[in-house]
Amino acid sequence: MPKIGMEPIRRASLIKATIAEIGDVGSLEVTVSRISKRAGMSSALAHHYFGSKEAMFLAAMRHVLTVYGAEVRGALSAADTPEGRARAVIRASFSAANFRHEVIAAWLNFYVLAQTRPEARRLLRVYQRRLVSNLSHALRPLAGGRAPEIARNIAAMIDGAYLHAVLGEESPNSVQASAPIETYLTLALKDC
Amino acid sequence: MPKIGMEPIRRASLIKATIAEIGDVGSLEVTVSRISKRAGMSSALAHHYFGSKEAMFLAAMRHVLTVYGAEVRGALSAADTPEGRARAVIRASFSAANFRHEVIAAWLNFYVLAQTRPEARRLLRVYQRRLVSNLSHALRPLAGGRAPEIARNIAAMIDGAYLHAVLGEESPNSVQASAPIETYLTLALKDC
DNA sequence: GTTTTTGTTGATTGACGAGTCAATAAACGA
DNA sequence: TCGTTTATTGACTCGTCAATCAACAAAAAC
Repeated sequence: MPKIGMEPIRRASLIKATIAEIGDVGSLEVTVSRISKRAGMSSALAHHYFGSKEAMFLAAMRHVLTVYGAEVRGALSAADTPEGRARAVIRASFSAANFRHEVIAAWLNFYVLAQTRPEARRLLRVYQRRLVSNLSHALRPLAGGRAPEIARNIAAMIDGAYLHAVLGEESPNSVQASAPIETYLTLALKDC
Repeated sequence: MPKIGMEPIRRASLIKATIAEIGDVGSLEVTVSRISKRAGMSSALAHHYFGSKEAMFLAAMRHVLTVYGAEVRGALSAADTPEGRARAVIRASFSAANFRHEVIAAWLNFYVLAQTRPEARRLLRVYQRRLVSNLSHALRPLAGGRAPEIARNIAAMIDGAYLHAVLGEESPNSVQASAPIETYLTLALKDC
């Protein structure tokens, strides 16, 4: 039955299943077997394509990061004022694709892994730098030298919001989570 | 050789070792054996006193929370203005006892556990409520109805700062981490 | 002085799970 | 047609580790 050209399909299924499973279990103590079953294949095949459980998880996070990056770019190009660009970055961080239970759980575990695994740490750094840099550039025309600090604060608040969303009983609410951050932005700009 | 009255000593050693070990390993994949060895006893004894690995970790977090609570109360009683009280709460969150590599790692894993374990979730909620409530009360005289929102923002920024500290190469720097939060507080109060 | 409580551990159990391997089979290319 | 590449899995290996147990020792209690 082996159809040809399955690799990309299998990889995508596994990535999706990895995130879903982490959402269910909450930690990286997910088993490759369960992920594979969820993706409709044997665990041996998962190992065949990714080599290891950690590599699979990193691929999943790279995917999350890619989606996020695309959304930021999209929102950024649609905005036409500096302030609009800053708000666009914030909103992208809480978009429907990113601000979901399973994705948030994956992020949290990504942080855990980043403590000890260089590759995870590297990836996370790239994301953080890009976030701060995007915000900083957007804010420079309005806040000048204070742009970097405001950008860092917003980044910290975004991370904090993700952390809090982990615990909410209800499914994460983008508006509720991002509103205070936008309020902060308004306030910070007023001071300039 | 059994000396009497060892229980509290053993428990304390184990709690200390648990945090240290999590700091080293980064995750909850620490083994009871290693923790016990670090604390100078057999793993059987650790189980004897705590019953399970999870119970041991929860005891460790309860300890962290207790220390933190004591520091907040101390700092709070030493402050005499509302603004001083708010700043005291922020500073306590970055005190030498709390803002340490191992303790931060423990916090991060505590969040992971809170996703699925009711007891961890309960504990974490208590901490979050207390933090926001302390800040909110301190700010009420200055910010009135806006106090709760500012309090929540500060709480989010504190969590974000912890998250970022996870990744810093150097040992966590309290001043560097708390300064932007205090700046935010100044800004928010100026607006009232 | 014997019984009970407290402290302590080495050895063992029992389960689970990552990663490997050998085998099977379809598709492809020459 | 035949060798090679790609897809696929069941079975297996090899570790690891939480938790339990049986046993021993010293205090304390009676």
